[in-house]
Amino acid sequence: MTAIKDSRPAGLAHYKKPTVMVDIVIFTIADDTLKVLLIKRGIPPFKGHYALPGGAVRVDTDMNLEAAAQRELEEETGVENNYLEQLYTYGGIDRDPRDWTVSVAYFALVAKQDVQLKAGTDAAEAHWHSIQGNRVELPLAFDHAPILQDAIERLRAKLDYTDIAVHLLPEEFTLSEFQRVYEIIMQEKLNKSSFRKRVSQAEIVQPIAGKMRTGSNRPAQLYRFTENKTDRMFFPRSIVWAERGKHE
Amino acid sequence: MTAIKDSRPAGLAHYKKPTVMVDIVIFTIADDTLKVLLIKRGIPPFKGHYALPGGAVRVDTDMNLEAAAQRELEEETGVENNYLEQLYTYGGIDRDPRDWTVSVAYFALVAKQDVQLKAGTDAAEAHWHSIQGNRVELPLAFDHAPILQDAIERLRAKLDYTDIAVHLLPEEFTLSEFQRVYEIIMQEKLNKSSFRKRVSQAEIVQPIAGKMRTGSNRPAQLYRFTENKTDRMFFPRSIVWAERGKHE
DNA sequence: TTAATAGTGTCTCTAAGACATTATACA
DNA sequence: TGTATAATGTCTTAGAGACACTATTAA
Repeated sequence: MTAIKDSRPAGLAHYKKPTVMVDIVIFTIADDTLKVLLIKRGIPPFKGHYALPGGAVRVDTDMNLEAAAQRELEEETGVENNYLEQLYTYGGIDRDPRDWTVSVAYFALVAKQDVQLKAGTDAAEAHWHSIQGNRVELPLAFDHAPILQDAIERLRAKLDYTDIAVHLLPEEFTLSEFQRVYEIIMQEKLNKSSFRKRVSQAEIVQPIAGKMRTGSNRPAQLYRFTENKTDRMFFPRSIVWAERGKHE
Repeated sequence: MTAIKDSRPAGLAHYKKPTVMVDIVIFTIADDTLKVLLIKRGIPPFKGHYALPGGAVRVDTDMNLEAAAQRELEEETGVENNYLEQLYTYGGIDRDPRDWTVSVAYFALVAKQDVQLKAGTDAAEAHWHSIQGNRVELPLAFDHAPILQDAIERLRAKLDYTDIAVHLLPEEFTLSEFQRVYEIIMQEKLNKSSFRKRVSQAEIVQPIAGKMRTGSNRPAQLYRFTENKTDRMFFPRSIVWAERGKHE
């Protein structure tokens, strides 16, 4: 990539520009809990508070927004090939005392064992925090609490009609582990037989011939994620989650 | 709103900033067709091509992104109280030859009779264009064709599990007109009795006592949109559209 | 043998879809 | 009367959920 500074025609620079950031909600599952990666801020504003990982878009080196998000994700976790989806864009005068800012928020799903947290780059500490309901226990910097809430809601909604949950698992997993991911995130027990019927009909996973997970019980078939044949699966009927269901 | 220029602490201005725009995909229904509002560009680049209405965010006067979008919507159509939802944010080096730009795209639904198109402000012509499949017939400026396509897909997806279609209708409408909106957008015939069952169960519309639409046939009950009791309705089971259905 | 989890089968219930039937206006 | 559209009813079918039952390993 080359710098673009002065070689372009003018014509768009009539207004003062907002600052554009990229923030990422990085989810994983550990200790049977949904966790999010947060960073302790070393500078004001909100010094000492936790915040979502993120940073300014670098117009000299980032080709586009997704590349900026991918860069931030890799800087924090070291993972290169995981699920990353744009969540929503937050922008306004009252988000940051320093400027009128725009944050393009992404959410990412990573398998815990793929992550290598970078130890304290620029005095910033990164830690996994458990999600309780729609939030973490700590207060967050800026408007990151509602952003996190939106991400949790999006994740829960998408579990219902996509297969993104596989990105929280290692390459090989059992159907029970897959179902457990759903139960942890939705905070509801699921029916075993209908879960398995749905999964096998949707063809989102494939059994690995002859490979079993052993233990002090009946061995379980290991499965692998089916590389997306089309774009994403389609459930002809949605799960009606226990305790919710119906309209409301 | 006050200007914010020099009174703020610095600390975010280390990088060159992209230009931030707001673009809106404004849908309506006319002549039994889904239409989108497009503007003929009077200046380069893409002079003479059609583009989505939009413009730069004004950090001095716009409180936030949604206000900027609402401002653009009103400037073009005169409508003040219609459905507006953030669609997606497009940003990169190759979107506009003049700068690294970010477009926060919104989509809006308006009822045709509420719209008063502004006659040629700054030599820009605004016209409704029919949507054929996933696009309009004309080539569009910038990356506005894929943006439009994303908006159409989002609209179609949301018809299935929300009540946003009512915003394309006048205040009072019959169930047949409501169903017709679905059929126009989805480009599929729907089953009358199950459509009515769904609508009445979801309680998204209310009959207006004694008010009927007359004609040379049996009069039809007029309905009004039920102001959102909760947030939006929930269909326990999705419509399986004819000719599609099943997975894939 | 028991404990523990894997995996399957049966039955019910809900809502969509096909299709037919009745209702009510005007010409 | 005929025509056109509104509105409802019946039957079938797909798939979720409850729940029971069988299977297979290690200790």
